[in-house]
Amino acid sequence: MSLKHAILGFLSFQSLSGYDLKKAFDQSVQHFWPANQSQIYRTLAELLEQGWVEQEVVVREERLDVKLYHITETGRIELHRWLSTPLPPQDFREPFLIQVYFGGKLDDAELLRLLRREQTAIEERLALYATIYRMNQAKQATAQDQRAFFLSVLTLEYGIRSNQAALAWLTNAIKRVEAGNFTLTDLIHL
Amino acid sequence: MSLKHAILGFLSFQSLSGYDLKKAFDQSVQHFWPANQSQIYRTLAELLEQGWVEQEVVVREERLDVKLYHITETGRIELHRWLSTPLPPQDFREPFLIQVYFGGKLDDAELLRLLRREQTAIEERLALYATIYRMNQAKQATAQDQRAFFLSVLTLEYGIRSNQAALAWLTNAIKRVEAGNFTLTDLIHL
DNA sequence: CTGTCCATGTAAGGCGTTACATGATTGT
DNA sequence: ACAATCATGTAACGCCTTACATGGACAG
Repeated sequence: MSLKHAILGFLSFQSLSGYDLKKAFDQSVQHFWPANQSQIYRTLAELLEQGWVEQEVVVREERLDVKLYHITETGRIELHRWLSTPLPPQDFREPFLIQVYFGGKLDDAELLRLLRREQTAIEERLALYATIYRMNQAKQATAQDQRAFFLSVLTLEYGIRSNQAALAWLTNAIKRVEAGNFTLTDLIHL
Repeated sequence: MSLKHAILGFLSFQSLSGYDLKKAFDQSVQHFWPANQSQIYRTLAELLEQGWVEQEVVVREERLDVKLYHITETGRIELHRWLSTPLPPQDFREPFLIQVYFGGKLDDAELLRLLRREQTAIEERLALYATIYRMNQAKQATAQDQRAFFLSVLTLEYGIRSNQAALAWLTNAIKRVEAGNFTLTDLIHL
């Protein structure tokens, strides 16, 4: 379960509450590992049982209590073990591609609507990623660990590159559908 | 549920048994929508309940019976409706990127092993896709519906392009880690 | 005084995977 | 003889989502 290890990863930097963890996910790895609140709390309970984290109840005057989670030594060992262990091949599911695959059932207008809608969505995502990337460039100088910082931003670069590829694919597909040119291209040009 | 509609898609071409459907998935959309056997049988039962398919029990001498599934008129309408309906934004999960994100915990040798392993896996996948693409080029001339054939191959082109992007990303990442160069690049070059 | 943020959880449901179960036919 | 292919299912489990439930503090 990757969520467990992602949580361990965050806790290896600093102790956090369930609430803080949710924010940490949303602000950093959301684009490749969204996590919802209820899932985080449940997983935290499992991590406790496994002894990979410890809970500290911080009682605050005039505020609700916070449950701070600390990574344990066995937790750090487990995180390291997982990080250096090959993952089983993942499968990939993309319902949009099912729509494309059976797109022969649609007429040209419907098909182009489908493709252009996706094109717009990807363009918007790319614009967002570009903004985040620039923010990261700005704060790079202040990062304590340049190497770790670089690796975290690498995942954003992945998002940018793969969305650029998807956009190029879509733009090309739209052009071919518009032209009614259904011949396959040369592999080298893909 | 996309699996339902993928099944309807296949049945819109020809009536098939659960067993045949499993083969159809494995031979065509597996790279973006793997389906396993038990799931197909369960989903077929749901499609029956919904009246989108009909079951015909084909009794064969000296062979086990086959349950052939036919798409109904309401099934065709539903398929068309789904194909032309925008999908809610999908979330994307890639555990490998979690390993990269927290890769600062690994030393250079471990990190490079992680990245190179993924690089090899992607190269192998690309080689496989290239072979399948060439097979499709060869059979293109014999396809009855050129447009529908083109759209089905488009999903393969997507697979090729996105894996090429992932490969370029990895190759570049490996180079930067080897050089110990952790500065961020210019966005235009991504 | 209304909404947002802080903060923690439970319950039910959906979709998918793995393992189990059965049995005939065809190929090596 | 043994494995693979044909053919259909059930049971249990895992991970994730959505909705529900609660309640104080603070800002506009």
